[in-house]
Amino acid sequence: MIALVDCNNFYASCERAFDPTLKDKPVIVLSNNDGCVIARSDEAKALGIKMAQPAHMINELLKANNVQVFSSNYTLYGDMSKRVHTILRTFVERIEVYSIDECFLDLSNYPYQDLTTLALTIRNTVIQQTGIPVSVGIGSTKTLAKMANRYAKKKKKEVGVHYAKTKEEVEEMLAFAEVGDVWGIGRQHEKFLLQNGFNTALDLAKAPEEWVRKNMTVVSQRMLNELRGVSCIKWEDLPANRKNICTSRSFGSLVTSKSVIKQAIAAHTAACAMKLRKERSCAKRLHVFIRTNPFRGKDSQYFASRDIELPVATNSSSELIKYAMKGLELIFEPGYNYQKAGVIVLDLIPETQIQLGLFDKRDRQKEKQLMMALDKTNKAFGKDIVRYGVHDYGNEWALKRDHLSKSYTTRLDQLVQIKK
DNA sequence: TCTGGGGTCCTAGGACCC
DNA sequence: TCTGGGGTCCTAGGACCC
Repeated sequence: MIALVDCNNFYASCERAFDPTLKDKPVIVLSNNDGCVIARSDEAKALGIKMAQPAHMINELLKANNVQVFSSNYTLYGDMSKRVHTILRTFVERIEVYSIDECFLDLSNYPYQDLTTLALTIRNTVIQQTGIPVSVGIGSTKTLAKMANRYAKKKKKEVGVHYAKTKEEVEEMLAFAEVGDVWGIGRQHEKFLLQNGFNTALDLAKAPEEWVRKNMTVVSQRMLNELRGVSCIKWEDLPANRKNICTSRSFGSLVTSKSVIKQAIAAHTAACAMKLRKERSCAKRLHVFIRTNPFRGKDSQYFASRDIELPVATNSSSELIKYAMKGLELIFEPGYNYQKAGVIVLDLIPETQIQLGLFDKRDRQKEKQLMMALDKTNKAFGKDIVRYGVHDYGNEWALKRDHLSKSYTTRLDQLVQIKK
């Protein structure tokens, strides 16, 4: 058996964990630039606030209902997530961290009868030690564990856990879910399935496998088997090495100046390079892109990108920035209101497998030492105080984060004070 | 005024080879 | 008049996830 532990309204719950006055109040967390809603407490959901809704479209609603608004604070959420994992590891030997707020637990060493008790204990422990409420769903496959988790959240809210043991219980659970609620069914497939008369997850589970394979994809076929209790999605014990790394941001306000975009691209490239070094990987290819704001119908639109092959795989900030600047030169067009810029590093290989070019003149050993010193310094200060070739680092393109909470768990100067 | 960011996997079709 | 067949590799784009 497999359990899926999912933190309820994770980002909103993190904010709430450090401010008891937020209890029972509507709380939302916004995406970068305070753009869209990306987490909602139950109270906020009850007000009809939708996921991914642009914040500027609901200003009135927020004000009228005294909704507590937060800018996203990923340092805090990342740290809270680790704390939850640590607790989960005390219960089972094998967990798979699926996302920042979800973990699969391997329950094969536990007796079937006790699983509900185990789930309840896990739930109580996590909330007691972190303040984060979680839901636990148990099933014979990952997909069924997902479905059970959804059921626990929607139908057994007070209990918070669900284990569909018998065939009848599984069918009841699947009949309770819309076909679009199934893990792996997105907008397109949902539409297609509804058109063909499959309304619930149970309808889908009874669909002919051949038909699914023919009209959808092998991914859907796997999902179908998972719904029927046949495991098809393998266990990922260790996080796989990433295949590409992307750093991109919308600007706080529209940008026209090339030099400002240069700064942004340089900073994004440096961020990618740092992520590479952290994983001990090097990139053989780099991709730079810039674009205007597609929502501004009045503006002329421009989307451009460039792929650059690197002569030698690298994770050096300065080298990557050099190529990123070249790429930007090739795509930048004056006269547009730019909204976003980004960098992707691709074709990643382990640091140990670099093939030096025949005419390579760089002193890579020296450069490596420099990068190590840079990472160490920035880590010690908790922010990027040493930066690469990015001058005039103003706030012209800085993120908007008007409602940022403190780094309660990662900065000594921002600890919660119990008593003054 | 104001609409996120970071990933994976699969597939179809083109290029290329013998 | 008749114009092969089979295979691999790569890439862009779609669909999906959180």
